[in-house]
Amino acid sequence: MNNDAMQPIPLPTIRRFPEYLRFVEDKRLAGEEWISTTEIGAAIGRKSVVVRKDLSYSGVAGHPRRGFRLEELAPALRRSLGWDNATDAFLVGVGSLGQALLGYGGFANYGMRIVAAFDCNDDITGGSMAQSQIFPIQKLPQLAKRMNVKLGIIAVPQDVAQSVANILVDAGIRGIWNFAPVQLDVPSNVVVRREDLSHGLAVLSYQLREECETIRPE
Amino acid sequence: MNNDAMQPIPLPTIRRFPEYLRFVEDKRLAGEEWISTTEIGAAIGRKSVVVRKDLSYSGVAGHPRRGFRLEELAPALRRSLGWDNATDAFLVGVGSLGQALLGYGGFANYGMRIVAAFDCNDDITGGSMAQSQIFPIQKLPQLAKRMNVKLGIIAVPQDVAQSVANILVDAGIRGIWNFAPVQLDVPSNVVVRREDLSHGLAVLSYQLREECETIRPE
DNA sequence: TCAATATCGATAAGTTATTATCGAATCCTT
DNA sequence: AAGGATTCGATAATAACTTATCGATATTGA
Repeated sequence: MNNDAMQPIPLPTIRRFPEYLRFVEDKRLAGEEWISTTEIGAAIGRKSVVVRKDLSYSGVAGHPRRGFRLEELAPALRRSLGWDNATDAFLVGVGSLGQALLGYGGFANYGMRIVAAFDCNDDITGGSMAQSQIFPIQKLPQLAKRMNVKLGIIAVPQDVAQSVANILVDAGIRGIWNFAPVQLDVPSNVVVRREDLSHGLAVLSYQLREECETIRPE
Repeated sequence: MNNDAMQPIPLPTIRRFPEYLRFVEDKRLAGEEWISTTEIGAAIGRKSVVVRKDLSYSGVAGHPRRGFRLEELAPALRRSLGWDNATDAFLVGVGSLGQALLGYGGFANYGMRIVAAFDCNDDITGGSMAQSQIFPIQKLPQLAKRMNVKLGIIAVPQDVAQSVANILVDAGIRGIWNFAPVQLDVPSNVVVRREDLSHGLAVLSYQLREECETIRPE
């Protein structure tokens, strides 16, 4: 129906895609052939009409009385997300968070591969961790060019995050996944996605308090 | 203007509150007395009208030509978020992610304190990490009751996340911060907030690809 | 073969959130 | 002391997202 990415996909839809993908892959592994939006919705806790609308953006057509063909849907979701061929990424900052990211094996499913890590602490540079070598930050520019890496992950304390971002931008990085709680100042052609735990915790705290206050029996 | 939390605060607003709070605290530390929505907006990259609308939910009134009084705004934001008095929390799962969470010192600013950690690995239970003792998971119910803990953090692999959730719920936990990529099935009076890195990465990948495709200079 | 049913896909309605606009209030400058 | 500038706060307009509804279609089972 839609020809590739002509029309932009709403961001809420994009955010839900990984959930669909995860479920769809599970089903495929289980040997199923078809999946309905009813079933997907039930599994991930959303109304089927939301799922149906979302899936329409993937470009695959469903089948009355059957649903969607898994073999078709999974690759389409990956493609929509840009996860169809893995993107190489650099990680900057090998503190506790950086180590957790390095140790997390699941990024392959998300079309990303951390190919090198960087830090300014001499005690750990030169070594490696979870199959990734750790280089001094000074080496980043030349390696970025040589390896043609376009994605950078910032996992450093907030007071150095901006300077790291500058280094990344100068090195030709086009996308930054920022785990430091600061607003980065970058050129408009560089995409920044900030991951901030406080946002999630804020919603949780609020809802928790709201729940305690409103549910006051009698 | 508003009397406490009579009217519900929109979730997008709640998500932005931590950013305002961070900036406001910085300014306060710097010895400032007033802050305008214009300045806040410029700092965190949003239009001033958004900030103004959001702040109206906090209950504090601004001052023409001056802005908002920092001494008043910071506590109000904390109160709105439910961050005014710290909530004790249990962490379950002391793998690499759990360790990163334990090691992260910033939760105090978010009104949360991890008072104990739990794991099923005998090698690490009994020890401690970042000032938190690590207990076997079996001890959780009795400790939850004794310490009156109402918030649980799930940082275990996804295949055991649901069973951990069940334990938490049975132990009287009212809110769960879930870092496992699964939809948890819990009673409706328990609030679950799922933290899923794939959502953020999805948006980043999509925007990155979109950028590359649309910005095609001639 | 034909009716019943589950599903998709499109349209419409409703809700929520964002953005724009403007008057009122206060401070600052002259 | 008076005019200009800046900011708040309210209202209105726009846009985005969600939810509801319904006909079309293909499969199943009688």
